[in-house]
Amino acid sequence: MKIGYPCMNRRIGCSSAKTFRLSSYSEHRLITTVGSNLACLLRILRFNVEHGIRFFRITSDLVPFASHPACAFAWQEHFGDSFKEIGRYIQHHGIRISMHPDQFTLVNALDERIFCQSVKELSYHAEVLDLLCLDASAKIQVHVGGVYGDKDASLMRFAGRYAKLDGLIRRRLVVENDERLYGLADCLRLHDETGIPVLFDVFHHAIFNRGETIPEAIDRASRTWKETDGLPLVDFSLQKPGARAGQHAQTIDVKAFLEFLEESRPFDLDIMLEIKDKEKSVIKAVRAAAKDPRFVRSNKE
DNA sequence: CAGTGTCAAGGTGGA
DNA sequence: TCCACCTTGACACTG
Repeated sequence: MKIGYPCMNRRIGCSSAKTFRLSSYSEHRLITTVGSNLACLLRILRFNVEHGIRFFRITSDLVPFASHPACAFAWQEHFGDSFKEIGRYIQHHGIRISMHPDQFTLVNALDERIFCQSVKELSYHAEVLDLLCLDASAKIQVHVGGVYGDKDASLMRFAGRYAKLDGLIRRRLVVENDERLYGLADCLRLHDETGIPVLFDVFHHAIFNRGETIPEAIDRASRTWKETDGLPLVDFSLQKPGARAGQHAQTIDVKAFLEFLEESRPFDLDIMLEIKDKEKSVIKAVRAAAKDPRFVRSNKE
């Protein structure tokens, strides 16, 4: 089991998600920004290793406008050595990596142009992971997408499109249950149609479900992952107390997290904590799991 | 220089 | 048909 956090570290004072306005795009600006983002990414990974954290989601903003027509620069070659160096560090320390394109990436879009743009965005994500020389366990997670007035047809459109995606994308793509439109049952159906692994989001499931218990849900989602996909990935977060349903908590409730670990046994998972204070909560969670006698064994790795 | 409106991109759902 | 919301940091303009 590895416990990780997404994209940003609050402690070390740099960001690997620096960007700029499209209106101020220039090759020089791109080179400066990407160089600084990559340097920061390596710093974050080093921080993580020093704190026993071996799971991290790389931000989609690593290369701003990578899939936009404005970006004609061959950043892949220009920064090839930096990517290799970071990739070696990741492999040497056994770090699990994931990425999560944002809401504009819609495999099941009705509009063919939006689908094409989404493929470009997915290619960019796959390229980053390929340049890092990571195996197929480095995943790209997306939601099923829109309903477009016909949920069934839209789910099947995802299935049809998925089958035709470039293998470099398909080997990394996993689908995550959302909190409103496509729940765990829908994702499992998509898996039956396509073989795509299902990333289980515990928090979304708490908001939107068909009554499946956590152990049932973990069991079903885990079975959709093959050996080459690595350990099943899970997103974990908690409701911010007193806030509107769906808001992520500021910091982790360690007791609730340990309860989840207990419920998820005997499955071994890599768990992404989507909690606002990021690495701080992960450090707490890692520590708590390490000293809880119930999890000492599974946490040894 | 601090405060704040806005940013490449889409979809949903309420008014 | 229009607009707030999703979720979020950070850019870049305003006073």
